[in-house]
Amino acid sequence: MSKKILLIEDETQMQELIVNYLVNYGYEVTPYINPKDAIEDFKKNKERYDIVILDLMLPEMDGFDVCKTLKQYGDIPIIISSARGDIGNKIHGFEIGADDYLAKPYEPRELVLRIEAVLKRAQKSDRLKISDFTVDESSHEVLLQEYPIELTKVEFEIFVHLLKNHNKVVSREQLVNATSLHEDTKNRTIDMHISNIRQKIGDDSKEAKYIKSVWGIGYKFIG
Amino acid sequence: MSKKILLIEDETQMQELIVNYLVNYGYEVTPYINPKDAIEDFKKNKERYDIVILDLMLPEMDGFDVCKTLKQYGDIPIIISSARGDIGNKIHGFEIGADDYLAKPYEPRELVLRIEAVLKRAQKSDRLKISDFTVDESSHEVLLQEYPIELTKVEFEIFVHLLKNHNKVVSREQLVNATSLHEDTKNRTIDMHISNIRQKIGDDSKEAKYIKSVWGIGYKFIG
DNA sequence: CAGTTTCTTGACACTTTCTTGACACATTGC
DNA sequence: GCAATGTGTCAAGAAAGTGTCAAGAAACTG
Repeated sequence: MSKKILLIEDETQMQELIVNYLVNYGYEVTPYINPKDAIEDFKKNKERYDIVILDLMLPEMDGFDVCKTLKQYGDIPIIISSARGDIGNKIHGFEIGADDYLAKPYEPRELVLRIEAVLKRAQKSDRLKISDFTVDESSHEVLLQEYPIELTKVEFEIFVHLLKNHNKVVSREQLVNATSLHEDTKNRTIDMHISNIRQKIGDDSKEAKYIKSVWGIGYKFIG
Repeated sequence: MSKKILLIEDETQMQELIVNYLVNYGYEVTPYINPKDAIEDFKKNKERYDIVILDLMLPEMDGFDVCKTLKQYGDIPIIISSARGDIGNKIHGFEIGADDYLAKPYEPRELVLRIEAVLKRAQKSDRLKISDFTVDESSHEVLLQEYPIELTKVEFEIFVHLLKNHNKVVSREQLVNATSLHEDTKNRTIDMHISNIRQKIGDDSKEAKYIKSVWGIGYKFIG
């Protein structure tokens, strides 16, 4: 899914250049010359945009005010660009909530770089979404649809490993290695954990929706 | 009060240049050639430093690992510098928690700029508000709603670390590293501190509102 | 240096989780 | 169908993790 960029830049030539370059990189760009129009659009379509690129030298409105206003209407990452060497601006830019600052003239490539970096930073946490499940390893949470599932440590580890290898068969031995289980854990132990996980996620060993037993080999998460 | 910089740079010539320049700007700079020494120093003197400037091309240790390690031991801003045009590195740098990235060769003035910007950004979050709590690190105060909570030094450090990582599970080991606790502190000690913190903030281990125990892993601030 | 506060740990009770044997049942190959 | 082998799950005990008391060590204060 391509990222959507709101570009506010008044020099038409520059604008065209940037749009072309970014589109080339697979971004969707909506350019504005007039900041007021841009803000209007953003107010209506907050959800649509992933990031704003804002030139400071604008007609009608001070670039800093634009930045503040945007931040006020929605929690969106903003990259500010302006004439080189403008130290005060740069610092002020960060102060008012910009996420990065780019001095003109810059390499278009540099811009792409910054965009990616900022988006990375803005990204909440790395969540793994597979089938009906959402797993957040850092918070150690599992959601089935919207409902939280309480898994123990080992159950969690097993489940995540299956999820990460969905549609592949995982042997019991692999599971032992991939988790904090003792090296010489018996197979029955794994089976038991699987059984417990199945119960917690409402799966049925006979007709598995999620964790399928593969006879003589191991288990497979299907989804 | 001048800001203290931990500089990790292996080219002695470059190092000298940077040190001179920064000292000229009123910074206090402690330079290291070897990252391991730098990390050792940082572990001991977390409080002393305001920012780290880290060159990626280092002997003995991968620059990224250095960055990660430092971030683990303390919440310090890091500016990474490395050879120009290394796009992958740049992105990766941000991913692992660097606060800014500077491509060599750069103008020393540019470095000063970045340092100031990063410090500004870092400073902003001096008063942190999460859930029902307001924490001011500089004055060492914690408020629950409006009511002040008296925490000891270690309690405060643990609590802040949990808060900064709210909704993430933090291991006891991580807590030991992130605080001024001795490296070989026993787990029971952490548990005891948690127990005391819970009592002070009126939390219940059985049904935690704030600090939840995650069995076999650690603690998690929920909010 | 005495008094106070804070930190650290062992100890014990208690809880939760993990592990395994046992047995029923399923699947495979002959 | 029958033996051999694999899987599901119960139930009980083993193992590991956690909460907190209490006492002593260590650090701070005046």
